[in-house]
Amino acid sequence: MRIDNSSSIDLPQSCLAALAESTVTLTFPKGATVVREGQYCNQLFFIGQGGLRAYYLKDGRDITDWFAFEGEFVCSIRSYFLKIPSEHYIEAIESTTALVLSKNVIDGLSATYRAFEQLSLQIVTETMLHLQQQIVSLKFETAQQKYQNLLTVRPDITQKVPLTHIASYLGITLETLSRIRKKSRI
Amino acid sequence: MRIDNSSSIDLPQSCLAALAESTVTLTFPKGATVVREGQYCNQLFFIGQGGLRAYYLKDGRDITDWFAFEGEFVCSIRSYFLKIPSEHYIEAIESTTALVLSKNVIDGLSATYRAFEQLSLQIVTETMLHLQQQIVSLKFETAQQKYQNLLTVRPDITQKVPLTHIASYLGITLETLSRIRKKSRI
DNA sequence: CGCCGAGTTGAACTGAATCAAGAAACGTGG
DNA sequence: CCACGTTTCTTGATTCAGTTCAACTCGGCG
Repeated sequence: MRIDNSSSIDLPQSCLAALAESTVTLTFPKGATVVREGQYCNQLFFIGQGGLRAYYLKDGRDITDWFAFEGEFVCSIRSYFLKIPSEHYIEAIESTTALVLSKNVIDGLSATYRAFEQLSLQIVTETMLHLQQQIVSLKFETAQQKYQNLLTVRPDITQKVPLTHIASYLGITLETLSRIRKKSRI
Repeated sequence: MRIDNSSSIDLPQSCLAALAESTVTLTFPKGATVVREGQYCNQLFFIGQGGLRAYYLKDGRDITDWFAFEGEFVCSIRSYFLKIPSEHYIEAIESTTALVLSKNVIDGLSATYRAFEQLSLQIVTETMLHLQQQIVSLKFETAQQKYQNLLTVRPDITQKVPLTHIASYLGITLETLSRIRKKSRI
């Protein structure tokens, strides 16, 4: 889940105040586990500084589902919305400070403030569109194209995250990614 | 885009009335093109009877992106939300009657009726979760598993739609799908 | 220095794509 | 109701992108 700076909805002062009041800022050291599999993830993390990674274990392998950096949200998406135990882990890629917004608070603010609910809708809509694009990519692009797309969207990703995670995010193996990078280096 | 019968939000009478008033029901014969590439798709189609298929042309090949049947929505998702020309065609799989809801009307009702906006949010959220599952499927499942998943979700799909469209929806070739079906027939 | 995690490289293997041809089903008009 | 063309589906042979498994390199760090 992700929020673009295109978000054009202004929240009223009182809403911002209420938000600030019911919000906690937490700092996680690099490598910390923020959410564990099996937990109910009933909060959103809005990242102020650093980065978080959502992943899950598939047959013992670590599969990255989502990266989030400054100004973006993460949560365990199905756990949050369906109120089921999380299949995901979320960990800090680097030392990270994040605003923690619990679902209760969000639902409360949505009920009180029209604008807040509209903002929610916008964020969910953007996420939906993002996922839709990812599907097109997965369906038709070669490993090479997938990697290059990622680079255009997040040029700095290779500095921040080890290749294994990038590979699993793209749905390819580490070895394939390594070969791709070799080719484009020439 | 899809609406589950789990949708638990009640719309007030007045909202339903307003909705009914600004809504048109159209009937499309089998094979009719409902939306054409390049058009602005600024409406939602809610299917009463029959089925619609969203597809696009990728290097001249017909690629199915979405099926929708009774009680479900379709639109050209990026065109609708981003107000850009549609990359998709939408066609009637069978003779189909559908409610046509224009974006204007929807936005108007959302502004007036809280419940309507909540319903929108719910639908978008469900669609987002659905897409997320599709991504997991595309990333890790074999052609065989993808097909079997589809069958559990839409057991009747093979009666309604030719295999080519099912194949492109799953991101596999017609030939592969045929072979899969042969194996499971034994 | 030597270990360890991260990345690279190579070789063999495999699931699915592609290309090509034929069989079934289906509809339409005579 | 049958003949014919079209569309849909099946089958086979070949090729290819990407996986798997295994060994090797490199850079840090106790």
